[in-house]
Amino acid sequence: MNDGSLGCPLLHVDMDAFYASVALREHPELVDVPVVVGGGHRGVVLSANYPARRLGIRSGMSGTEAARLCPQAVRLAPDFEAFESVSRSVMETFRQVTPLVEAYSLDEAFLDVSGSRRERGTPLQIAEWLRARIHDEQQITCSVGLAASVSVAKLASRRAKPDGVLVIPPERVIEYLHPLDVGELFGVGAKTRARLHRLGLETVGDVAKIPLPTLRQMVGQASGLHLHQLAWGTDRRTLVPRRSDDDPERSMGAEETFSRDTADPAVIRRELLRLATRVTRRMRRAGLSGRTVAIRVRYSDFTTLTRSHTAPDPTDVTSEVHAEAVRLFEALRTTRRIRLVGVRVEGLRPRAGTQRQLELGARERGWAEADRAVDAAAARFGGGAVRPATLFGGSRP
DNA sequence: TCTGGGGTCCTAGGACCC
DNA sequence: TCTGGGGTCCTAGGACCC
Repeated sequence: MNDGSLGCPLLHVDMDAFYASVALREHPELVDVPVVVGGGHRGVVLSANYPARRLGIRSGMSGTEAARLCPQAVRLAPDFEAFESVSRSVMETFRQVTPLVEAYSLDEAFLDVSGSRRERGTPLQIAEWLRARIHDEQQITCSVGLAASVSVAKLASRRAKPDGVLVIPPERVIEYLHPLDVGELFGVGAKTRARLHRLGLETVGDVAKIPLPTLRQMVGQASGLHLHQLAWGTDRRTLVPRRSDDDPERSMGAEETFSRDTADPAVIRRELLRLATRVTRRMRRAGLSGRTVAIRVRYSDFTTLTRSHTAPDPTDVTSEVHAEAVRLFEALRTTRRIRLVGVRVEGLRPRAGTQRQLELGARERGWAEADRAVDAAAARFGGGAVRPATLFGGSRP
C-alpha cells in the first residue's frame, strides 16, 4: 500500500496543549471555557486550552497579561506528577512501535519507524494508530508530522495542530519550506529572526539562496551551516533514542524567583542553600557529580548574570555546593535588589564509586555521609522531611 | 502588579601548553 | 627582538528549546 508516507519514516508527535489537556481530564466541565495552567503570581502561562488560545493567550505569556486578555479564564495549578505520569505512559506506547524513540520533552517525541513497516504498516498508518491509542488510553489528542528528516517532521506537526496529521514527502519539502518565514525554522528564535530580517532575509527561501560562506559570516560558523541545511531540508540530525548511563545529563540546576525582590544577604544565602540541597539531592539520586558550580542572579530590572567556578575534584556534597555558591555570590559585592537566584552544577559525570571517599578528609567524608542519611530520610518521609537547620523557622522569602 | 524553570549548545577571549 | 600556531580549559554571556 502506498499512501504517500513511505519516504517519511520520521515522526514528530506533539501532544495538543498538553498540560491543559491533562489538567482538564479532572475537570470535564471546563473543556469549553478558557483554561490556563500556571500564570500565578510573577509566573507565566505554561499551557492554555484552545478556547483560551482563541482569546490570544499563549504559553510563555505572563499571568498578568493573560488575566488582562481574559479575566474570566479558569486558572489551574500545574500538577507535574500527573504530567510526568501521562508522559511516561505515552512514551511507552511509542516504544511498542519502535525502539527508536527520542523523548524530546514531556509532551513531544521523535520516532523513527523505518524498521516497523512489515509489522505495523506505513508511517501514516502508524501515526494514526498511535493517535487513536493515545486518545483511547489518555483522553488527550496529539498531532503528528511525518517527513524524511527530523526538522521537517517537527514543522509538519506544528502545521497539523490540533488533532491532525501532516505528511511532507521529500519531493515537496522545498515548495513547503521556502515560502515560510525564517522564524518558523527549528532553532531560529526571535533574536535570530529579527537579525535575519534586518539583513533582508525574510523567508526560508531567502536564506537558502545565500551562499553558505556568506551565511556563515552573517550568523557564525556552526549556526550558518545549520541554518543552510534547515533551509534545504537536508539536516542530518538523527534521533537520540534515550539518554543512558553512557550519556548522562550535562548539568543540573535549580532556580527560583522570589515572591518579592530582596537585597537581604541572609535571605539569599538561605535560598542558595535550598537550591543547592535540591540540586545535589537529584545528582546523588542519578549517581552524578560535577566540578563546576555556577550561580545565576537576576536583578529587579531583569538583567541577569552568571558566575561559575571549577574545582579540581567533582562533588555531589550539598554543603560544598552551597559554600561555593555563597562564595560566588559574595564575590559580586552587590547590594542591589534581586529577583531570582539559581544554582547549577555542570560537567556532570558518573560518580567514581568510592574512590574519592578514600581521599577525603574526615570532615568531608562526614558531610557526604550526612547527605546520604538525609537522602534516605527524605526518600522515606518526603522531600520536606529533612532539611538543613537554617531552613527551619525562616519565613519563605 | 510585565517577563518561570528546566535544560542544551555556541561564541569569544584569555590562560596555558607544546 | 620572531607580531607563529595549534589545542584545551575556563569563564561569561547569549540564543534557543519546551
